[in-house]
Amino acid sequence: MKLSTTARYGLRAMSYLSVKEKECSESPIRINDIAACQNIPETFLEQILMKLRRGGLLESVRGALGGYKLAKKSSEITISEILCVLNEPVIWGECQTEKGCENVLTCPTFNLWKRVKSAVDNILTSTTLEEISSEKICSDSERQAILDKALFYKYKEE
Amino acid sequence: MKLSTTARYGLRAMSYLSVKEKECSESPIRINDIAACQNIPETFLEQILMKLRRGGLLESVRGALGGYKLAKKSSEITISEILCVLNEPVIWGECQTEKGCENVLTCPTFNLWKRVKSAVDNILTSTTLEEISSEKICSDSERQAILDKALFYKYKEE
DNA sequence: ATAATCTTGATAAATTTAATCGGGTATGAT
DNA sequence: ATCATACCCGATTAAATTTATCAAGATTAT
Repeated sequence: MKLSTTARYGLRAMSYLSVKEKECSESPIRINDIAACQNIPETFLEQILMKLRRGGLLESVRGALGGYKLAKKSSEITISEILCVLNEPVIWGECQTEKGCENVLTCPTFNLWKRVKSAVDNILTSTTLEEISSEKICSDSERQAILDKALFYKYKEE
Repeated sequence: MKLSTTARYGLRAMSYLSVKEKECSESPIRINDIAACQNIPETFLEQILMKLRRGGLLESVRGALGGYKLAKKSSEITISEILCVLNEPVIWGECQTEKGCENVLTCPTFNLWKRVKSAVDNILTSTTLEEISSEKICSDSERQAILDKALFYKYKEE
């Protein structure tokens, strides 16, 4: 019940593009720029951006000076769309799969998973890339605590 | 973003126990009964029931005539507890992990994942095993469609 | 031309999840 | 007592998925 690395990388790449486009330029942004700034393995990012392009969320420009740009305005791209293109649909039970489920007629979790799915989907379809990438981030104490935990954890490992 | 097989098996086993206990007996229920009725590999189910026992949700009786029973009344066991014991917490971002996240101070998805998590947790902590296992199941058209899909898919594979 | 950059498929490595196995230990029935 | 039944538990294997890399090809600005 955790988002895959692909999904997390993809979302970060998308929000990076969104921020970049807003603050400076019309010109496409190179993969290695995204990879460097977001600390994502470049060749892995390639595959992810490919998916996003095929899914119609990105456009690419080949050749020298090429790169990627959002295919639509960031206010018209929902988080749900992004996860969907990256093959990360919200699925809690077999019944929500494209393969269906043989036990569905007597399954006690059917309605429960339905409610969960709809609660999550409501949030994801109503939030746009624009909204999250323009979020004003001030490091509140909650965030700070999480950072501390990460640093402590890292320290322990060394 | 899908529930693991362990979680699904575990939930099915728990609701089976809940139903069984209500409809008939005080005596513990054998693993191979659960495994057969729920179509779960027996040795795998063993491990799952072990987790549930260690997590305080099941009690076991060893020896001949032994088996498992719920450790509490089904109305006092929440879905959230079950998933939690089975190590299936709701986690959408690195920041919700025990390891924390180094990027949290600038992460655009922080608030989004927080909202998602809380929406899901609200549902899972407020739903009990009793509620879902006493659900009156009448095969509505929605369920029927899912079953049809499953059968069709199965047919295609053969 | 040529250097920069995306495209694509194949594949390898790592991790996680699912499943199996074998030898234990406890208990009721005979 | 002894035997069959059933849980206990650690080790191991198998399968699936995720993550990452590689290499050769196509496209374009200069």
